[in-house]
Amino acid sequence: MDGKRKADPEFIADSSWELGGEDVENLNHGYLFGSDYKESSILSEFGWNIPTESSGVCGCDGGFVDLDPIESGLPVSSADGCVLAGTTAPRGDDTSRSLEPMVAVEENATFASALASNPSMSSSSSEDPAEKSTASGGSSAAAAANPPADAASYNRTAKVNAEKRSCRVRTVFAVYSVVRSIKLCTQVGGREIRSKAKKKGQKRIRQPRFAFVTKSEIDHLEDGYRWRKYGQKAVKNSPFPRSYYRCTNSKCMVKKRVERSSEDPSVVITTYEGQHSHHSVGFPRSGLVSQEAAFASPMAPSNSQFYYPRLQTYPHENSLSISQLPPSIQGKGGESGHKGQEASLQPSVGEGLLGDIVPPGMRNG
DNA sequence: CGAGTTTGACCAGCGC
DNA sequence: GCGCTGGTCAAACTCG
Repeated sequence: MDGKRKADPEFIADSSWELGGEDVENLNHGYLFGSDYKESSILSEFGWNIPTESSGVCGCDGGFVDLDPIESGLPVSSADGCVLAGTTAPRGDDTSRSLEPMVAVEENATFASALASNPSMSSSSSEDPAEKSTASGGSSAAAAANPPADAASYNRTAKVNAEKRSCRVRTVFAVYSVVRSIKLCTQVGGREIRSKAKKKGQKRIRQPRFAFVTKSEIDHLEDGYRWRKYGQKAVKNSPFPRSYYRCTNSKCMVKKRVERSSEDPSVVITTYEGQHSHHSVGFPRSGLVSQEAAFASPMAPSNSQFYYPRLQTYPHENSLSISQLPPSIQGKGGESGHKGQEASLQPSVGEGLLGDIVPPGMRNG
């Protein structure tokens, strides 16, 4: 949910994540996967295997744009406690720019609280909700994203944009969110559960979540699956609504939320929940690392592969030296940034964006 | 006519 | 208990 939620003792207890003050501080700076952090081991616990010296994180070219949640205005805590921090790559070859790995931590209220404690994010606002606020979102981003005169027109515009410019998604980077609810996944499944969960006295069941921060003009990114929108809500302190989608496959209960960052409207936050139980409707992928096993079965993490999405680089004023990156990230990621960058940055037409970032196991194969 | 979207209502969880 | 917020439902609506 929001940052006000208490830390989840169960999560903390069950998790191997170190939630000490130092780590929280790191996260506050958008730097969870630091050189001292055992990112590989952490992610591997959930079936994500990060090579330490191959292609580098995300195969990024030339560094990252700082999408620190505090600085960029990314929500540090979504409604369900999914904490986001971001990293993208600055345009060009400037490897001196910042690189702050994006982080998505589900259900980690400790992090959420830590981040939410930042005045810039926790300050209350009297702004009207999205439906009522017309152009308050304003600024350059507003122009880029066609901020809603009303939610309906905004959504229609977004849809058209998505169809026309599916290949123009700019920056994608993913971090797997770790969830306590992974445990719950073994207990439930199917929409019957969802409806039952609504019954009085029963807690809402959550599926594993996978959050993406995407710098894109498109709201609803094409990912090879078909989605049906089932709700839209105004987001507090944000002029942009949050949309709720459900996989159209009746046997699949994957959901996703799409919302645009209020302070950086060029950034879209997509949160997937659950795992597809079927195959996608298309988008043969090139360059995809086979990883079905890795993500299709989070309860049985495999040693296999972690697909690093390619990042398009963008300039950003908040920069850190790439030398601050974990060695595994500095490696070929920055190296490749000087070679053939443009080519790697252009998604192939017809390839779903999320095909690059969503582990195949998440996709409806 | 079926599939998908919109939107107001409802419910649950949380903080005060 | 109350108010706030996120998440979901479901009827009405739109679109192809």
